[in-house]
Amino acid sequence: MADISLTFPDGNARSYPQGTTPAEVAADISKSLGKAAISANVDGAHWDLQWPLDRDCAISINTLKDDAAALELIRHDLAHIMARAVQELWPDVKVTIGPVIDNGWYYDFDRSEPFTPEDLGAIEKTMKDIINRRDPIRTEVWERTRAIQHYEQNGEPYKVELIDAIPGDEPLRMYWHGDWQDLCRGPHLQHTGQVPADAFKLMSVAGAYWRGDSSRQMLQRIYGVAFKSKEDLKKHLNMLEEAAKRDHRKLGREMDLFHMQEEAPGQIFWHPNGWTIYTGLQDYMRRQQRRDGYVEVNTPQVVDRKLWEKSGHWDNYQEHMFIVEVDEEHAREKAVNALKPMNCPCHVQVFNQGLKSYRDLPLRMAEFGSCNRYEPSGALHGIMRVRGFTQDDAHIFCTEEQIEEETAKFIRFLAKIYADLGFEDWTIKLSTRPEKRIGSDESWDMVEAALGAACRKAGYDYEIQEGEGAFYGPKLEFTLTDAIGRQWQCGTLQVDPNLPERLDANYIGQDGAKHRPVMLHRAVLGSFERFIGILIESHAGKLPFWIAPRQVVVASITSDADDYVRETVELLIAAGVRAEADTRNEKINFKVREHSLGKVPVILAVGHREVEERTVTVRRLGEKQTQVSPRDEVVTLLRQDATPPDLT
RNA sequence: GCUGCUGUAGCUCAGAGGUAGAGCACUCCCUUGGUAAGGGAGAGGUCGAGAGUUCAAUUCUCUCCAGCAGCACCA
Repeated sequence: MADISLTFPDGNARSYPQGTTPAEVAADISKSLGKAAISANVDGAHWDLQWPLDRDCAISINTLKDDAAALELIRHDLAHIMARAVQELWPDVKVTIGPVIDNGWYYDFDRSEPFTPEDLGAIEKTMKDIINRRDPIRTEVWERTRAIQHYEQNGEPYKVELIDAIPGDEPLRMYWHGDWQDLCRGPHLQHTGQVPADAFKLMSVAGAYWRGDSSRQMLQRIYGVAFKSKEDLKKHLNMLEEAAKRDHRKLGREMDLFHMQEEAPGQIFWHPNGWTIYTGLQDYMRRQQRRDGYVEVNTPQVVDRKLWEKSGHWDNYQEHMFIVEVDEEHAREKAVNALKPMNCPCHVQVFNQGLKSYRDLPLRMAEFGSCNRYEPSGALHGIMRVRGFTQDDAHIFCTEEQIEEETAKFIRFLAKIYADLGFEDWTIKLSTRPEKRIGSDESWDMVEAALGAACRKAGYDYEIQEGEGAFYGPKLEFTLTDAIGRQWQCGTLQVDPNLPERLDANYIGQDGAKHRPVMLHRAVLGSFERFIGILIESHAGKLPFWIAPRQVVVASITSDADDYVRETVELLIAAGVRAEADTRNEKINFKVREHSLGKVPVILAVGHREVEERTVTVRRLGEKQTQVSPRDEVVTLLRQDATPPDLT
């Protein structure tokens, strides 16, 4: 057999007989590497140590020190080890698929009985046992018919279906450890003992549809997390705990921002503190929009179905709409209305009032539009995914030629707002034409190019999401990263030539003829509700001073200072600071603790000394140290802190 | 919407086939205390809703509602 030449990372090349495996290569390099090896990279592909090498290639051997490869393999092997453990414990459970995901893996099972938390404990124990057996992992390529026959005989219908879905030219790989076998594309470790036995944990079990299709069998999915070391696992579990601490639902209660109740699922009762954030953000957005050339409108909540029929929502979106029927005493027919799920059709109605000229374009029409959508019950989540919300919505009516400039202008607008709100890290995705679409290819070419050009014009890179656009036009999505690295898609800009067509919007062009405008649907925050949730979680409740609902508490140390406290609060309020007095009969320790837990950014403590010296003692949230300053100075300082970022 | 779990005081949670308990919060009293819980007393619950089994249901069963996790959804 001919030799092949293998090039190593250091640039040296050696020849080996064709068909040599990376395992043999590793063992040839050194005995210890042979043992420590977990996989190889072959011309950039992740390669099982057992797969033969049949051509010249660049190769490097991975060990547990190579993070990416190690984590991938550990998690992937754990998926199989878990499936084996489950089948050892319950032989009649059917296996399906088990991929690697962020921080771990999952595996989907078909079992009539639900897995209980106790079951998870038992599975984990069996998994550790399997790891300790150090079973060698071996692989073979099987004929398609043989594989199908095998799985049919063993009562594993899901595997048969998977094989049917694998393209005919791809090899079918079988993997074993011990007697246990699974279909898998690999790669895998050398033996089960290479998985760290103390660095994984089974987290939860939940339903999941077979092949992600809600019309098919519901399976049981067990999630696990895994790392290279016990310490890394611990770190991850701590991180989860931290994330739970900043859950906006918990902070919303603790900071007395809002509540929700059974009678209005998916809708928010805003308390004074929460509403202060809400209106503060809305006031800020309103100032920004005015400066950027928007006009603001307001449109009806309850609209006759006739409009929704024309706009297409009645046919395409009805299951998400709250339908309102009204019995009119003298009417022949019932009036059927729907709460608006979107503002766009109403905005076209405003546009359509009076004749529009090309001179009126671009027309930027904004509304803090309250919408109601009947979201599926399982989708609801705190104030992040609700049935009643308000968008910072606007529609830009323009010509096709204006799309690029208007889009660039919007990106700059959005960038300033994200920066003001403390989000410097965000990205743009451009979603292009989907398979099912309307409009000509030339028109799609033109508009997609305009969006890309606008991004470059505004100075930003973008990533393309092939085929993810709406049926009527491409879109930009703006995703920001929060303080703990989570990503949220907030902003959006969608090009829509469809709705102006359906609702017969037009303007008189320079040529004196009627023309169809294009609409750009756009939002920066998305919805106020969701964005406030993001703000709360990103800041862990410690909101920037200007938007914090309670900015200052002036607390008396002894009751002799109560008058001075009240006077100070009045000065602060006059200076535009949200301040309140705490003259309760409690010790200062108690007051400091309570307002710190309530995330009040500044506590001013006042006792005999301060009254006499006309000072206050300033204590900022999160700082142990306090500072005594003249009261007037502090008021001036806090007045500045309280000014929104666009007004400083 | 689907699968699983949960629903007891304002909050966090314990409890049992014989109609309920803790801590914190709340009210009152004492205490005037210098930067993350001072002390005492008191009040507070149709045990998510409805039906069934039972001498007896908040506890067991069923249905519904809501919440949580995941899936699906987010034209």
